[in-house]
Amino acid sequence: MYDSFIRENSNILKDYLLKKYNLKENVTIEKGTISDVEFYTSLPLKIAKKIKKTPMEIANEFSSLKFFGIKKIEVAPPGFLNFYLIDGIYLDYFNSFSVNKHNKNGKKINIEFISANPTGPFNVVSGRAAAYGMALSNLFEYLGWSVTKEYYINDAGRQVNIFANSIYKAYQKKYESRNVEFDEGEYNNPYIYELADIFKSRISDSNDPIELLKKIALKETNDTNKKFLKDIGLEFDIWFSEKSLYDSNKHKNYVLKTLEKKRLLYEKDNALFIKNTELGDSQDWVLKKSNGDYTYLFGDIMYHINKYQRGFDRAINIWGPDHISGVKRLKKALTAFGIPEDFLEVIILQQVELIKGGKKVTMSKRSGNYVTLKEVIDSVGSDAAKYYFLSKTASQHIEFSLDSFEKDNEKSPIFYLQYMFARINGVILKANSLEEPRKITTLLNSEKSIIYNLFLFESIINESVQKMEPSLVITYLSKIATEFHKFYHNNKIIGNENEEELLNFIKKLGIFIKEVLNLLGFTAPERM
RNA sequence: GCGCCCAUGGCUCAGCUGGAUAGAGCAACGGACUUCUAAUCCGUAGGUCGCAGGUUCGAAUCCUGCUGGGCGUACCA
Repeated sequence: MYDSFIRENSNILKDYLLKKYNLKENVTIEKGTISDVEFYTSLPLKIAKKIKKTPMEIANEFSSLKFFGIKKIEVAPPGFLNFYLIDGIYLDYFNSFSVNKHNKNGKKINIEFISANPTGPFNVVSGRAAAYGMALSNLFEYLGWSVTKEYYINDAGRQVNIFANSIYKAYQKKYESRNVEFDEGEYNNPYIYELADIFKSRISDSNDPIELLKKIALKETNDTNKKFLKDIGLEFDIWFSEKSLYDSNKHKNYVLKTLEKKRLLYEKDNALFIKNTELGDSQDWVLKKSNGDYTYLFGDIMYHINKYQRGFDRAINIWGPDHISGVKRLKKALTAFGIPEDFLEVIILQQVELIKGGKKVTMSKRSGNYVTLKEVIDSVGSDAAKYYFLSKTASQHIEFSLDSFEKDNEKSPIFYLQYMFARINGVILKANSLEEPRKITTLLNSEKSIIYNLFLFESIINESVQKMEPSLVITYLSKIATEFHKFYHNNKIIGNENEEELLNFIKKLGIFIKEVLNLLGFTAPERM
């Protein structure tokens, strides 16, 4: 409906220009940006020079053309043409409107996010990734993609050893009263003492406590985290273990042999390098260190080959800014395996900086200088926390201070959105009008402002997915909330002479609001 | 040094493929509950869109330079 309105009227202008002036021009009709202008085009301003007339002359000329679905057309200085639609279009649109998921488009997309080291509870930073990834996945799914939400568990490599070692030291300190020191880079936080408590008896029975801890502590942390995410409404389809890639030689050999065959592998200083310079990168990188360990890059290569082979059309990774340098490196390396560079898209969610006592501090699991996601959610609720992260664009840096966060979120704008649904629900219950909404036949001005926004729904979702910014949908829903609360304030529904009509209107609107809230990962409480 | 990101009212942020008076929320101030939830509504005040140039009929938006902040620039993950 929206599309056809735009398309038909653009074509009318396009055809006119071609016939009258022999001018081929791209015509855009956009949603209004000021006061109550519904749609507009700035075409006269753009072509004034080309056809040697003033913008106002051109606009006046256009205004006498016959457009489709237009109630009123208006010329505004310095050369805009404003369109107002006939009510029938709004009514038809509303009556046929629904937020049905698109038909499956037959394409598969993998969205990997959070993927925090399994060495402790999530910190707030992961909350940003969680909220963002969840919403983005839902939006893709809405548009017909088959979405696989994936979590990559970094359970191989050095970090895990350090983690196990640290727990063992905590155990020795606490239960054997030994005077051990934590090394630089080791974990020294309350969580490892918790684990030492949990596994105390098994540690004392074991003759290889480090190996044992690597297994059980990782599993414990992972299980806890998994359960936590489930509690806030996030369930991953796949938990992919990095370690599993090393369990057999299959993946390793494939990578090494392929690179060798393509002469992209060489040894230097006892380490194994990939010749990324041959692939368009600025330098070569180590795959296997001189001590025999494989690097993170090597695991990432295996992992993404695996993703590619699983048949996804697109793969999106949501990473933190500290991984920026790894993007090019990985993409270039993957081309050696016939994986196109645009297969993998990396979204960088910018920094969440922790403010403590008015100062920025570096969040670190090792030092214990961090705020857990659980603390935050326990204090303000998961909807308010999600809103906080989701309402900011991905590239925006966030300064996070627990104190001001708690204070601000008592009045979190999420309540403004949810309250809209609760109000609708209240009226429906009170009117005891529980049947499905029927068509409406009249249109109030305040209803029109709301429907105007509904009109834009599909284009907002599309834009939001294309830009990968769920925040656009939040801004959009806020606009609807503003219109709704005005409408609600000005129209008493129960007892109104148009009660039936108004009830049908808000019922349908309520369904919409609930769908959109859920799409973004929020709940839609029926009362508040 | 080089690369990526950020800079918009007191605070938190939208707007950025150039367009009409730069928008919200919080905080401040003044109004509205005998009414379907006032978690709401109405109003007032508050802005050299970091600075300086450039492109353009037109720049918060594009380009260049600069300043300030974050991150990265590993045989860390």
